[in-house]
Amino acid sequence: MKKRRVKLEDIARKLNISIATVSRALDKNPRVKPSTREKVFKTAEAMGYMPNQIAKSLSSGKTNIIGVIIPRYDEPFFIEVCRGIDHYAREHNYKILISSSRNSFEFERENLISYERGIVDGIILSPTHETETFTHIRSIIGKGIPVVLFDNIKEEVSGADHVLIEDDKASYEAVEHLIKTGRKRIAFVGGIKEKKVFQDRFKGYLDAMQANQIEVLDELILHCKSLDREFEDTEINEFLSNLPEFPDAIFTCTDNYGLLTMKTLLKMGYRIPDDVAVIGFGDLGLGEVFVPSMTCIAQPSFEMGQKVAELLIQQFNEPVDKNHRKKVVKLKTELVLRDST
Amino acid sequence: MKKRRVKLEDIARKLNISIATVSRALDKNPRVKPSTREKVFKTAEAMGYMPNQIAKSLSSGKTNIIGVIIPRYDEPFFIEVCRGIDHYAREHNYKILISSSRNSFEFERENLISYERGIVDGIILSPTHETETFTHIRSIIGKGIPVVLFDNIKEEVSGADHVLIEDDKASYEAVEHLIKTGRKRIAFVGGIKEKKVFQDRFKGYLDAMQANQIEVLDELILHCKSLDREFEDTEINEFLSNLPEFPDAIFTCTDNYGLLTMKTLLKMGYRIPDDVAVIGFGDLGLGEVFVPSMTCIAQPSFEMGQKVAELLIQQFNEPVDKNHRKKVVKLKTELVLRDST
DNA sequence: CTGTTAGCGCGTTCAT
DNA sequence: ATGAACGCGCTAACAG
Repeated sequence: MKKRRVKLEDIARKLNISIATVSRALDKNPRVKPSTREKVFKTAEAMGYMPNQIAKSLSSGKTNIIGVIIPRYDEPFFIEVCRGIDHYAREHNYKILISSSRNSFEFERENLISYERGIVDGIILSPTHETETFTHIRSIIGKGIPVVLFDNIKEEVSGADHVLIEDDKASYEAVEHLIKTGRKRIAFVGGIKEKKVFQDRFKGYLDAMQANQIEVLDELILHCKSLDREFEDTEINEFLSNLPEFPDAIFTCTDNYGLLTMKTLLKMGYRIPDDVAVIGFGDLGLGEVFVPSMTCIAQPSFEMGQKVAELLIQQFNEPVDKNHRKKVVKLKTELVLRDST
Repeated sequence: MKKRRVKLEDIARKLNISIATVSRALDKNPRVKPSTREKVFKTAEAMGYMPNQIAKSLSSGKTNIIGVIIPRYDEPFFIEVCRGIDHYAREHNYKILISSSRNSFEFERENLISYERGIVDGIILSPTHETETFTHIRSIIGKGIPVVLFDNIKEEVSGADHVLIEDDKASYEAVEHLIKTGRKRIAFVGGIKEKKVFQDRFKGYLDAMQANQIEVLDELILHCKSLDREFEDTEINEFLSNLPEFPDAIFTCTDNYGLLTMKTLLKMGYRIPDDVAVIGFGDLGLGEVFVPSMTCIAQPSFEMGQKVAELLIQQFNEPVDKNHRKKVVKLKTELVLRDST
């Protein structure tokens, strides 16, 4: 005894008018007599009418859904970006379908393909570290589906908008701050080398060191290989435990690296910032709570989400022109000084 | 010059067979001759055919999308649940459409209604603290849409599955642990009173105190009112600063309360756990990093997500029977002992 | 094994 | 101002 949904036809029959009129009435089309519109609205309400979004989408070719592909859920940065996307999207009557590529290129491709089946009007994607080739994205764009990329963009994809921060510049600034406050032996803790953002952050570190004529020591550099929280902890622990001579500052490439570093340092008996200064990257809330609070490069994550959504929705309203050069937006970061430096 | 998508008809025409056959062939329907199936697959591939999910959905009445409504994004618990949902859902060929009710009953209702438009096959929802009436949920269920509720369920909704933890029992256990380790003046830091989970956690605290004949002092109790990280900090700060006599333990109702409490204590010069012990609730990763690491009630968030998804997908396969009593699943929590107690 | 036909629910001409 | 009819792309029931 499942109730069949009320549809336009039901309303039409009840009122002895055509489906088309009902449709127009509900659409507030001015060409329908006010009195009938009234009637339609009332009976629709009374009968509990609810438009069928799927049918609408099939007919209109629009789903009002934005597909979002992030490398992983358990990184506050991506969630914050999603929150930004959601905020902007909802204001413009779009919903978001999120999926994680779980740091795997294959998953990224699969997700993209599943979105290609017409369930989303456009796609927002942040490439994984494994993503070396971009043909899967170009293929989607080739089919006329709007795409916006953000963070970790290894290769510019024509036809897609890009939103990012200047990772190298931000790192440069942070390292320079360490140098200016008298630090000389500055260690670097980064992520897997395959990830563009980590390459850039490393570059910023190197540039700042070089610009200030400070020798870069390999022994002070760690590129974490793991993608898992637990192992990050182990890697950092080992790195710090095996240093021949101790650094007086450590620049780290994520908030989590920074916190794990501080934790390990405190456990080893070092004082922060007296013995060692620490800087994190991201500023997603935790750095402020830790004792001592952590100096961070603040990345505008929420804003990035908003911007990304804005660009995508803008594309929806542009004439289809695949040769149109798309935008590259660079957002500003900020060095937030706290107790760890 | 936008390319039209290839559809079944195109393949059919090219092969001089009917649309139905093409459809069946791609469906691997055994009733189609292997040789034609081969041909169909090859030309489909060659022509770059991609099924239209919307059309499929309209025709089949299934979208393979699960709607998820959480009170907010910026709480790791909900994200972890979503991750669990995503994992289970994907294995069963479902995608998830997430939306946040932003701690507002109105938003919750709106989201629910938008899902009612047929874009999702079922709904997973965690009610906000504002949600006092459940008619909006019952209405959805009445229309035959499967619903599963999790966390913070103030009122049992017949026809919906429920997944939760025993908040009171978990709190009881945590407070009892404090008592057994010799703590006597035990403070309580909870969240807004309107939220069922906080009510239950408070109840567990009261029960444990009473069972051990320890007097409950109003001055040692804080129910945070704010829903915003910043203000939580302020509230806890003020609470701790104005205590007439200091507690020797503080039981807090979220990880974040626990961390903020520890931060404030350390800043005030107290030693943890020597002067004061602290316990958090959730165990979503941060407690392990803090120095000292935080003892927590571990809530199985990821598992909760998986369970919730499992129940929903199970409902999809059940015969429609609105009077069928639905399941209530209670997941186990665990007290994880660390350095803060 | 394959083709024909009739929906799925709504938007949208094209008439009237 | 309103109605009839077709299309969106695919599935499924019924024939043969």
